[in-house]
Amino acid sequence: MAKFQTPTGMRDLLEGDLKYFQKIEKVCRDIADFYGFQRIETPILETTQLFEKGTGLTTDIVQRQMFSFRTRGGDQLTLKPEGTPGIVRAYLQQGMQSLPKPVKLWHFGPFFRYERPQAGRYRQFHSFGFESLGVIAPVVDAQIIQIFYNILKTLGFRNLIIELNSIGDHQCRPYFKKTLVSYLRSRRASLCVDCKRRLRENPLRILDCKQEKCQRVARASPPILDHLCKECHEHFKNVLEFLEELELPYSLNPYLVRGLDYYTKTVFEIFEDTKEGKGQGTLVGGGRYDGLVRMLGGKETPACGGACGIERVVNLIKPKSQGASKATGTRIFLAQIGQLPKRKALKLLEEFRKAKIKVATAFEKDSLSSQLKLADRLKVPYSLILGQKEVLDGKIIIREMATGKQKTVNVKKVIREIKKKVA
RNA sequence: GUGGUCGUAGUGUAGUGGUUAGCACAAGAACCUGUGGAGUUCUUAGCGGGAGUUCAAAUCUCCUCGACCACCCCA
Repeated sequence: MAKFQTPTGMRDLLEGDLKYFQKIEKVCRDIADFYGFQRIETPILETTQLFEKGTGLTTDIVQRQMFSFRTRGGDQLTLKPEGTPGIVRAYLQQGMQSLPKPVKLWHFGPFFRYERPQAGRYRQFHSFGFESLGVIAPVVDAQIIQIFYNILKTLGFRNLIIELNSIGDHQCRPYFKKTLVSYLRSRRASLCVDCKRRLRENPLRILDCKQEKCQRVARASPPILDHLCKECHEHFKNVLEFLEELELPYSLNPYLVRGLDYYTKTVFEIFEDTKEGKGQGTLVGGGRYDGLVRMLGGKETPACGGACGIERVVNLIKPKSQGASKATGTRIFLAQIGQLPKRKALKLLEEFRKAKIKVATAFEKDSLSSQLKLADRLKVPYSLILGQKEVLDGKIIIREMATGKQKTVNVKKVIREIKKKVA
């Protein structure tokens, strides 16, 4: 056991995982580019207050999941637990209000939440997300959903389910809340301990409690969709029409409320439909947050966005792509025998670099057999052998590893020769 | 924050109170600075940490750290 280990819930990412990260990033970049989204990277740290105001004091994230600390200078900072508040802060700080609307931004990076780790849940995790600020039109909601759907499809997901709901806005939600609370109060005895607490702090969340008895209560509760104001109702109806036009497989979930305070109107989640249900949890979560920009000190600015958990995506696509990614290794091994050939080989390697041909070497080894052993392990189809005799003659040996056939060629022509073979 | 399972070389594992803690793979070296896949020989490297019980602890007890899983929450 190593003396020092990664902190709880954090891990080293090695090539084996990183290659999936890079693949996902590339898919995001291409799709972002197509739909006209600009990349943004906000700092890993923000002032704690930003999340208290933005994410919301009543949320689990702010109440018990933030990595917060005080700097030497006395500032209260927090490792970002989610992306939206930082992006809205940047939107305001960088004067993006004066850009043509909508302002479309995307991100890809690390986030931190202090939680007990488990499958698909880490204390440092990564997400990519898309945000569209400045436009109230329902088509924006539909396009955001479509973008996530397209990315996941491109990455090979087949059984995606989009769940969505509308949780109203500042006009209708307070009324609905009242109705809901008075109903829930009447059924208080049948709720779990947590929900009794939620009744005071965040009654909407009782709707998606996983406890059997609470679900029974929730299923009989007044449906939120019946209590939307005209504007919210119309908005939601339009979103659904767009989704249908786009042929996106959505289903309504009247109990989907999500845990962040800033959401209004449309909320959605995307997950893969597995036999066991939602598997490692939500892949994508998001929604409209028309009040957030104002809450953080800007003008009334409608916005909509979402984020996707990269680790969860990687965990799911990894088994799917087993064996699919092999032929990326080096194709050529350059072996040398003796001091003079070693010097010449070192120089020849540079020629290959300029010709953009990957070549493996083992200059630290002297014996030819150990070099060829390595070449064999690397599964290169060809090895080049440069010895004393060849250097003096200005030649080099090309050995075909599978057959053991060799031919000696002029060293000046070897690059061209190899290019032909491995092209 | 709550509960469950589990920590033995780099990896995977054997080991039920007394073993020089074993095996496989991996890694390194030699046979072998002029030809690989194999073989042989050798080497490196381990009981997560700390207390306790005992003549004796990888093994029993407690604490702690970590991992995994579930709840919770969410990406």
